Amino acid sequence: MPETAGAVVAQGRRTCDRYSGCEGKPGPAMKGPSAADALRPVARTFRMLGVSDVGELAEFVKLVRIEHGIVRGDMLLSSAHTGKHLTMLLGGLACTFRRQEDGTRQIYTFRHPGDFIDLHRYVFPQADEQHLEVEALATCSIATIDNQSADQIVEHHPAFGRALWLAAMIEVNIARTRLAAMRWPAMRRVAHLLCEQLARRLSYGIDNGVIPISQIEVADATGLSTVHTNRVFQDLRKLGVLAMKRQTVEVVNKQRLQELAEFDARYLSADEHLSRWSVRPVL
Amino acid sequence: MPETAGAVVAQGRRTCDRYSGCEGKPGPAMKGPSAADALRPVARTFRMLGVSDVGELAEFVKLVRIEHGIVRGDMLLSSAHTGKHLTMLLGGLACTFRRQEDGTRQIYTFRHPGDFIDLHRYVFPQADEQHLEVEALATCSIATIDNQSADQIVEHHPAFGRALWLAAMIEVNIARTRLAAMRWPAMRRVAHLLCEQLARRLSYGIDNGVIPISQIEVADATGLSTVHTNRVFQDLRKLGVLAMKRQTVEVVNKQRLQELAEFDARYLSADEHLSRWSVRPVL
DNA sequence: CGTGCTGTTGAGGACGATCAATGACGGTGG
DNA sequence: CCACCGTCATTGATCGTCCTCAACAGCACG
Repeated sequence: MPETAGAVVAQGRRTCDRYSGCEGKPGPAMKGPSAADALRPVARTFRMLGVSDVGELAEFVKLVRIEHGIVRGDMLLSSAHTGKHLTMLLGGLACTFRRQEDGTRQIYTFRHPGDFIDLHRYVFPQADEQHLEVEALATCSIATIDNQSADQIVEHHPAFGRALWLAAMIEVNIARTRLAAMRWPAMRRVAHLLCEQLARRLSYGIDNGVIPISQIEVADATGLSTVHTNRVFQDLRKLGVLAMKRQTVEVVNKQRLQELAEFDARYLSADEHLSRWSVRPVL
Repeated sequence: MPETAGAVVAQGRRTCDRYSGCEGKPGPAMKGPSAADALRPVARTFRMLGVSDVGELAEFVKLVRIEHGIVRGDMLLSSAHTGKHLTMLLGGLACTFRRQEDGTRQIYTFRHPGDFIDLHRYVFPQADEQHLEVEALATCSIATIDNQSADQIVEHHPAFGRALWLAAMIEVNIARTRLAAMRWPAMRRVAHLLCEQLARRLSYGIDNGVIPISQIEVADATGLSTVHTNRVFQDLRKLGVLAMKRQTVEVVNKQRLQELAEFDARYLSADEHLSRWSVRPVL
């Protein structure tokens, strides 16, 4: 199916075109991203994770298969993908979640361009049992590389292994931070979640204060009820911190949001790109 | 007494001798653990993480430095350890936590024999900023290997790199499970935490239903107040599920505890040793 | 122009936090 | 050996954050 890129994106239903994780370059991309453009997040991510050798990177990129036009609501990593892959999100937004017995769903993390979305599948032999799902929240494109190729690269170029390992460690940091956040009052919890997403997008070069998620998704990620989440959002709007359109959060006042969240981006370990987020003094 | 303490352990203040993470082998180790005995968790862990080559393992073990007699309350990973190491807990029990601004502390995970306790330090250059602390909850012994040696081994023997990576992925699983657990009612949250510790100890061969932790520690890990935690414990005792002595939880009825927790050990990915924990049917 | 999803509003109730005090145990020093 | 002290466990009372239920409004899509 899609993999020639280009035209394919346009063929997509484009349900949420304006919400897609546009990198904010209004340049000459009118006719769809070239493969090189699309793969920019790959380079950025690996560079950030310590893979500096251009040759190594090129070798990895050669083995990658691109898929465009995955629309909101689609499952990335469906059972169709049982053939084991290593997958990176190139554009758009997605979330990793699990449905609990009582019907509620817990969103573990939001996925931004440059994120690996199936490390667990790559690492664990029987990861399907975990019932971890990944769903597109905006029009997405992904890059996949099959397990065997990935294995070989990791074996021959230790830097890649370390990069993936580092990515896993950052996931630990994120999960732990969210864990600690569950004890905070609702307002701070929501504010912190939004700060996290802003920071992550910023580190991938996306700097419009826009996050294409609904209140429901925020609720599922923070563990709050949708009703209470809604009330928090109203408060945040009254404070002039953010605006909200259907399924879109727009952060108007980053500074204030960050204060409300008492946000300290260091746990994301994306130093280079976070200069704009003040590092709070050690308490 | 338990693990018959080597001379070294015995020299420790032995504040909590009976609470130390006894491996439950009443064998002929009367005069203290030989290096081989002490290092058994190393082999077990790496085997579980896919390092099967005995030669590789031996090479690793050769570079290890053992330290005994770390007593309850001591900080493993103090600033004294600034020299970068990779550290594994060999015996005892510890916890990884962070103190929050408001004084409360969040315990992220309990550390059992065979756990790596400082992967974050090994991986992140400036991990100290994270203010992650590791404290002994019982008399502990650890094995450390300096960063450079570890680097070399990882580089020359990819299996080790993958093992450490796998360990990191399991940490992700644990953190995410705890995250989801924050939405459950207090009883289940506590029960689940205890099940997790039992399962982890079992996978390292410790099968007395004893966990040497206080109610305060359970509270700090589950995010409940100490008062409420106490009430939950009382309920669990009335149900005949567990008994409690000062700083010691004894699980009397595993089966029932597991039901209350709706515990499914698969996320720990320690398959081989968990035969006794029934795998719940997929819901 | 319905149908469905998202966002909004109100009322009532529950789970768990907080505050305050006491009991029990163990370790320490006189 | 006993008195002291700190930590851990326990109990009662009150309060608040957040959940649940229920209904409705708006927008997008077919």
